[in-house]
Amino acid sequence: MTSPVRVRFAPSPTGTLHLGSARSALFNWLYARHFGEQGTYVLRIEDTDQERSTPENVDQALKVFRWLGLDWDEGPGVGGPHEPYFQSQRSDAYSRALEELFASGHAYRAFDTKEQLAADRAEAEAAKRPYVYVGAGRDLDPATSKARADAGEAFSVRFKVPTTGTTVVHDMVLGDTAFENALIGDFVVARADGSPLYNFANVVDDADMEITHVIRGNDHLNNTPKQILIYEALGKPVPAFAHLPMVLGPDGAKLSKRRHHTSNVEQLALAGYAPAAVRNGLALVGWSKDGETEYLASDDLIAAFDVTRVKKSAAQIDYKKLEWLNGEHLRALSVEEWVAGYDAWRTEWMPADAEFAAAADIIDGRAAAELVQEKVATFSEVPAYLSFLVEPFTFTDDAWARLEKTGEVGVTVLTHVTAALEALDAWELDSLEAALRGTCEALELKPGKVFSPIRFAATGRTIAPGLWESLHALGRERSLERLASARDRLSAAVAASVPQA
RNA sequence: GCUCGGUUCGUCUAGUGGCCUAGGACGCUGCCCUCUCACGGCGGUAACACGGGUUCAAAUCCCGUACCGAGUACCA
Repeated sequence: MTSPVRVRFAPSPTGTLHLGSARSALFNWLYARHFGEQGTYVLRIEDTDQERSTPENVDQALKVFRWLGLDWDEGPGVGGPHEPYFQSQRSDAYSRALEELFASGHAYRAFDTKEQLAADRAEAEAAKRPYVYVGAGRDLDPATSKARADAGEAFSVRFKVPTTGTTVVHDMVLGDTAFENALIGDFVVARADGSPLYNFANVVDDADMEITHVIRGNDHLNNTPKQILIYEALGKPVPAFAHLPMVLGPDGAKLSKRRHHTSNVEQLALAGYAPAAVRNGLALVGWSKDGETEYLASDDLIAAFDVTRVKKSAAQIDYKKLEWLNGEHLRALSVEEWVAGYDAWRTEWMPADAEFAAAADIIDGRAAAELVQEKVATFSEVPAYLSFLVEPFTFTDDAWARLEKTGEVGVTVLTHVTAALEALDAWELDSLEAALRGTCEALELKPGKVFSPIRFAATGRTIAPGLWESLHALGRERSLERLASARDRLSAAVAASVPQA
């Protein structure tokens, strides 16, 4: 029997979910799900920054996690045995832990001034020596320390780091990394009012929640020895660590909202990506199943995921590949699934642009699926394909120019096809196709010569769904009307151009 | 500055001493299929950062250099 695995993701709800953070969340989730019943994924909110951790931001963050499909077993909304899951409500736990540290002699009050600290640091840097905090109050006896604090002297609480030996981080990704204790320096764990700092709060939370595997970004590696020291001081088991390589933007720079349009998960949702595809794509940044498999349905992803296979080096996110992968997922969906995804996108995420929305909503999801499922890579591409159905009918400049170019031939084709279609008993896909192909034969023209003018005339676009599908969606009346009026307009244009030629 | 980590095609990656004249994928691109678009098929393009070792044999192990990144807060 395997021992239970408990992992967590602890975002600070500052509004958006960065793709790098999303991948961290995903890897934690995959790790837990890989172990099935034995795995627990905890979501904890680090909302100590009161300014930015508004209820709206928290809701927004949770909405994004739900969209991505990273369901949590314990955390906001679902509760769990280690409540509360909001850092802002856990101050009791921190003060208890802090008292323990004081009692065991692992923490002390440091009465340094900021000026003194800054000067020390500057001096070390000037001398090209590593800066290590040397605590003046390190060996102050507790009574004196307490007296000075009671007298109102400013202080911070520091952790007493061993001055000898090394602390080694056993990492599932990086292997072992040793840190000299003497170079760590006594770091601050809490402010005078008892409010904890990140390294301390994090360890207390993870220990309380019995987290067994800490999977997080590489940017935390340097914090890890400090955290290990805290675990040990608290007498808690040290979890296993896995530090993930950084995720960079396509230009090799850090991901930023400004430079990268889809640098956060909301933007992907807005653009009409499928959650399963995003999970697949994100998983492939820094990890691979075997170097061959690109498309991984969720079950396969969960089954194949192995944190020890993640790479050590940073990766740039490849948006082109993500888009391609999304197209693969969208095409692999059943019609029902595609419609569900499209409907979800339209109601939850579609941009509030009137023209765009009009095209998106012109027909129901099922009809849209038949027209464009095989053509689009993201849901946001759908409206452009459907815009030909929107009234009033208009030509794009390009489409009219291309139609005009077909000249006499175009007129002949349109005249002929209009008659052929008018004669049709049933306006169905197969009868439409037969009539259109019949036109080719009757006129002894290649399909390309025949279908192009019809497409331009009926849709007013150069890019559209399949021809018979388009005419079918348009309906008999509108199709014939558009064909006839385009024929008239075209023949007028041809007549006008002849004298000049 | 210091500490730590990293370095295979443009990008994501496979690769743990011989199977590698380095494989797959995206991208770009030629041809084919084809009613546009998309899909699909067959090709092409292009990489082991550099320099030293170790070894019969190195992308793989060791050392150095270069470059990139993270951390270096009473931020997280």
